[in-house]
Amino acid sequence: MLINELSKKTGISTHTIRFYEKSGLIEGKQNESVKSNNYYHYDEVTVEKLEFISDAKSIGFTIKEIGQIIDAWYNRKYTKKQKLEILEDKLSSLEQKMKEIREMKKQILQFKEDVVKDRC
Amino acid sequence: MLINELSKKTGISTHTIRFYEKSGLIEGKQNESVKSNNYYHYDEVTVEKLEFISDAKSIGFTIKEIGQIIDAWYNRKYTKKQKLEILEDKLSSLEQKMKEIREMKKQILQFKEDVVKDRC
DNA sequence: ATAAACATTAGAGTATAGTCTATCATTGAT
DNA sequence: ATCAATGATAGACTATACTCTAATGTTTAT
Repeated sequence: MLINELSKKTGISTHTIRFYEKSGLIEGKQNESVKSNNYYHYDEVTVEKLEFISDAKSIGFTIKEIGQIIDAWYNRKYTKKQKLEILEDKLSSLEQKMKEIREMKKQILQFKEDVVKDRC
Repeated sequence: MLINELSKKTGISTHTIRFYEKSGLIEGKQNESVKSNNYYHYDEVTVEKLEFISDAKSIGFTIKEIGQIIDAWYNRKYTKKQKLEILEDKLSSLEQKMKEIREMKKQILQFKEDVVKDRC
């Protein structure tokens, strides 16, 4: 599929898709046999990747971190061991985030109590 | 205390503290009786606020959101009802974040399995 | 044939959240 | 008295992650 269809499928603008492509998160292929244009074609894996990118961004992973995860998943540039290390690392950062959120929840509940009891 | 002490206590640079002050998150007071300088003085509540800001930032709240929470906690500019609404709203966004993180965890565990079983 | 829709590339502009520099005044230690 | 440390303010600079514009070429529907 071309970029417009990809954009419609994922809800991500063509601008942003190109930005992600420049950032190395996704990759389209040009059809060598077609000489009249230089259009990029994208496959279903790219759709999956973009969906993953949206999810990962919303929980606060940076483009760089998302790139690492995608490479650990789809790419051949790491050994099995390296891939598992990267994924383990991301899992523990998720654990960390969860811990922080639980603590923040406690703190905001405390704020609520303070407000209810007119302590502030 | 003056800004340097505040910075040392919180581990936040004076630059960043001033940035937070400009952003409306904290507020120092100048001593009216002293005419030779215009130094700002900060209290323990400001220390608490800055610690809260650090925590809140690390879980992904923006300056704007942090400002709302701080106002709902310390400030007189909202009614009790409004304060509770704001805090409830932040609690539910924490729930949302938790949910997203749990899903991401599942997904990364799946990636790990794919790597272990040579499915990618 | 031609106009609308779509594609590419380069580069400018925006928002957020700092971070740093420069300038100048005040304070504290010697 | 003076010099290092600290304080205030204004404004420039940086990084991240987009977002938009302009110029130009291609494809598709009529």
